[in-house]
Amino acid sequence: MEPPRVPRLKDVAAAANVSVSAASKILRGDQSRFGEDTCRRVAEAAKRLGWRRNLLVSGIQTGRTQTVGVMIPPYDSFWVNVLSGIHRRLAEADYLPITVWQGDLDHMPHFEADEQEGVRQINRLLDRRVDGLIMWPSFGLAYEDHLADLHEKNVPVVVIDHSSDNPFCDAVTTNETQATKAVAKHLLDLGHRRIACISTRESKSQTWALERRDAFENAVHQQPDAQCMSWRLNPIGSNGVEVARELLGSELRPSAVFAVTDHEAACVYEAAASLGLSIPADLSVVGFADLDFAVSMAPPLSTVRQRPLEIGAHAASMVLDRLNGPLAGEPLGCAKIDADLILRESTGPARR
Amino acid sequence: MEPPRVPRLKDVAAAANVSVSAASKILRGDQSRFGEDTCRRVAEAAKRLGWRRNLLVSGIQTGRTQTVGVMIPPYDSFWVNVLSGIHRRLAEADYLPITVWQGDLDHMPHFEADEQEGVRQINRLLDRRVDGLIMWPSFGLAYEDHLADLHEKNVPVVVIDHSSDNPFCDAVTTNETQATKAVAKHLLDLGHRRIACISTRESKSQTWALERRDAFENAVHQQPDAQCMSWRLNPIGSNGVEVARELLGSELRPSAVFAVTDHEAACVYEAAASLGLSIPADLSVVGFADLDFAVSMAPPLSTVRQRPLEIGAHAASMVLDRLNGPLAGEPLGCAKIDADLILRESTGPARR
DNA sequence: CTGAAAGCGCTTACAG
DNA sequence: CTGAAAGCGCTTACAG
Repeated sequence: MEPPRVPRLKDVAAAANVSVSAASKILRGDQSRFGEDTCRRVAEAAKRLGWRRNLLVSGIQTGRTQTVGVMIPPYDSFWVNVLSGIHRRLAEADYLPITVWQGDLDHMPHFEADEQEGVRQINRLLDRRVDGLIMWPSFGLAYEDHLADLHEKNVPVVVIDHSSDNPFCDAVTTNETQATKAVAKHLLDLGHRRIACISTRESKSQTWALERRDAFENAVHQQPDAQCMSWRLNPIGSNGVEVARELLGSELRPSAVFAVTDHEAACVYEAAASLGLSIPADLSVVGFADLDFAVSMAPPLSTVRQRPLEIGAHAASMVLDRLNGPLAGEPLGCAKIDADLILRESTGPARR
Repeated sequence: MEPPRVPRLKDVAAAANVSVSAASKILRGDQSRFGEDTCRRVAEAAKRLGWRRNLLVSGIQTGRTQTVGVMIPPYDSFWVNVLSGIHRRLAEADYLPITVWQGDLDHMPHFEADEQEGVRQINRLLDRRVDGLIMWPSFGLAYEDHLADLHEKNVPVVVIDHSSDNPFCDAVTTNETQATKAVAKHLLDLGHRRIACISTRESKSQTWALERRDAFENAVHQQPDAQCMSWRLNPIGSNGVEVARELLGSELRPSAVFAVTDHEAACVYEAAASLGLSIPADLSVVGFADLDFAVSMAPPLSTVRQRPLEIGAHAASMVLDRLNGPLAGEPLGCAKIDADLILRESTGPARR
């Protein structure tokens, strides 16, 4: 008795009575050049023998492994959903992600990438000949030099949530402008004219904070009689409550506050409580991110919910499109994915 | 000007003035058969040229890709940490996980595997010649037939958190017996003699519930004058509060309850509150899992914390050890990872 | 201690 | 419309 040998292409070819090269071409979908009957015979033989292409071999031939490296930690539910979106979109195209990251859950918030280890990760991926790469923001920055290499090697890279001026990768981010405009419109429609924005962490690796504040200010100023004052926390965002107290205690107390993150919104809640201000009667508050706790705040926080599944799927699509599709050879770009304003109970009409 | 061609092994060999086969052997670590000087020259040349082995090619030669398929969704922080443990251990050995899953975060709790899609996933993994496979419990069950195939193909499979009697895979689970004994000992030491266990979901794919209850009962019964009564919720565990109320309202009200999960412990809290019983004065409660909310319950819940990082790392080690190491050819087994009893404020001495 | 040759399982010019 | 041959970049017997 023979051992149950994995069938080879030549077995399929023999069974279908064609040459190996004919079988190869037909099974890759190049049916046009062969007789209909031949194609049927080959397809049938492959199926009957249970033949599966050895992707390692076709990978070294074609330069494509149908595999994408993903450097994104499953840091919180947002990122897990981004990963999920990537995974799903790739699977549809019969691609698979190879996901790598550093550290563990407890050490991710800082995610100061250990550059040594990061380069090792990239190399591990490249050694397996991934067709493309998707990374999260701080990586895109840390490995800027390597991105140039990859670009030269024709390995497309997409960075998520970081609008980079890096000329070597595509990007996909939340459409901060659209989302933030919706917030501004909502507050203006409620009659608010003295509005504040609390921002934080406007660092090089986290461009969203700056973008949100900027777009929000612009949107508010579209309304001639509206004012927008912006307050920035310290770089690590640890003095949120103090800043909020100062802001709310000032003579020019705003009637509405937009926080670039739900975390800062929570600080505003705390400051408001300590000053005896009630939300939304005295003060409307809008956050951003719709973090787990937002819905159970008192009152439930109005906030902006991003679309991580869509972001991930779009990133995957960009890689695929660069590889074979419509994006091949096109200039690099940055896709913006809309977000949704979730109205809960932290916003109300401005007092006359 | 030449394009920046990726260096081949023959380039390294030429630079070091040896044959390709010599370079190959030396770079794989088979230094013994060559002169010290030769080895140094080759290593140096490889480094200087920036040569990296093409893992696709060596994969088809050696049958090893240094890649492990992982079918585990990042469902919650426990599983994310399991993934993290797997990832880290594999990376140490210069292996990489290819992680695949079905559905998205919102649909994972049910995770009724779509078997069609699951088989497609396994095939995608196998097409890329993963050296082994790690899966989560329900998959191990759903693909029992395929596991036999894989076993025959010498692809080691490790299933996590499911003590299977399946003869085709290794397993690693929490050491339910050790953990549960610690709970029993703690309650007995506090003087409790009338003790209850609330369990749920003792299904085929979730063997832990049954194991916990069983081991707990045994441990309590080691104490001659102690009694243990067990209550089971309905299969989907939705009647926890009712069952707990019944249990606590009965004449034989226990002074301590062990819940096989923090979720059931929360039900006990609710039932106790509604009956005017105070925890821990009237009733001690211990949970299992140390879910996010356990620490912020009132009073903070004493519970068992598993070691997901260690579980993941051990699973990865088992695969690696089967592949080359001490486990090669050994009979299949099930590793048990200890868990830790976290004492908080929900347990106190039994009333006299 | 070292190298020439065959081979892994496919794909791709190229020739008919 | 189809096939024989060369080649992808390594590893591995095998021969010296």
